[in-house]
Amino acid sequence: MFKDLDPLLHSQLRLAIMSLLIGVDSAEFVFIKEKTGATAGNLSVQLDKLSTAGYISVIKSFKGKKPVTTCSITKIGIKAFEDYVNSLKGYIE
Amino acid sequence: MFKDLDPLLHSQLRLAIMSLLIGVDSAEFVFIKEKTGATAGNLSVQLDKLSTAGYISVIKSFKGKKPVTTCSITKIGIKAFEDYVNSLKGYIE
DNA sequence: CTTTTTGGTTTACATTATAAACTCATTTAT
DNA sequence: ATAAATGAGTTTATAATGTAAACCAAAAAG
Repeated sequence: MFKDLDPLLHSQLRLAIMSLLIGVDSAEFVFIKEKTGATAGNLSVQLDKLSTAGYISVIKSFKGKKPVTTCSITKIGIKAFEDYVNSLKGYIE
Repeated sequence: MFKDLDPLLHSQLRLAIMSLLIGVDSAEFVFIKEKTGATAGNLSVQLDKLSTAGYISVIKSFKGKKPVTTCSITKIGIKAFEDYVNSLKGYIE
């Protein structure tokens, strides 16, 4: 009846991040920050957790002379997100 | 885009409790405990939070000589649950 | 009796989330 | 040239949460 909800995804900010990333090829730190309304610190921490779990990949590079952090969802991340959504449906339907 | 998720409902156990209660007239502590698989202590705490928020009403009585805690969702609780589900859809669709 | 079970509550600890403070490099202003 | 401000993050300290272990009272069982 009530399947466990992946605690990594059951967090407002991390869920928003994943939700954003699942719809695009990749997204930059600043873009995610704006869309989610998160503070940079919080975003940094949460991206790190998703990255450590292998749900997203994070690539640091430079755009001209400015550092850019680019994130994209991984296959594992897509699977986890889908599983989470399916589990969630058991609670809200 | 990403509406805030009521933190009171964005918790696996409390969400399960509300999900259960929204489908029935009322439910007893022991029943909720079994359906959710929660420990008694955790359940007690979470019921208290939902009750304090006015999302559920909790009535303590006796069945013969045994204490019974009966819970039911309130109008406020139904509204909160519906709002939560609608907000959530912004994340998972 | 005294031991166990039932139906919980309290409390203490572990985890999590979040914001504030900090880096470090690059512009912009003086 | 030097100082102040900005951009892009990271680290760290604290507040908030979640959860389980310990506890309590009454009733049932041995």
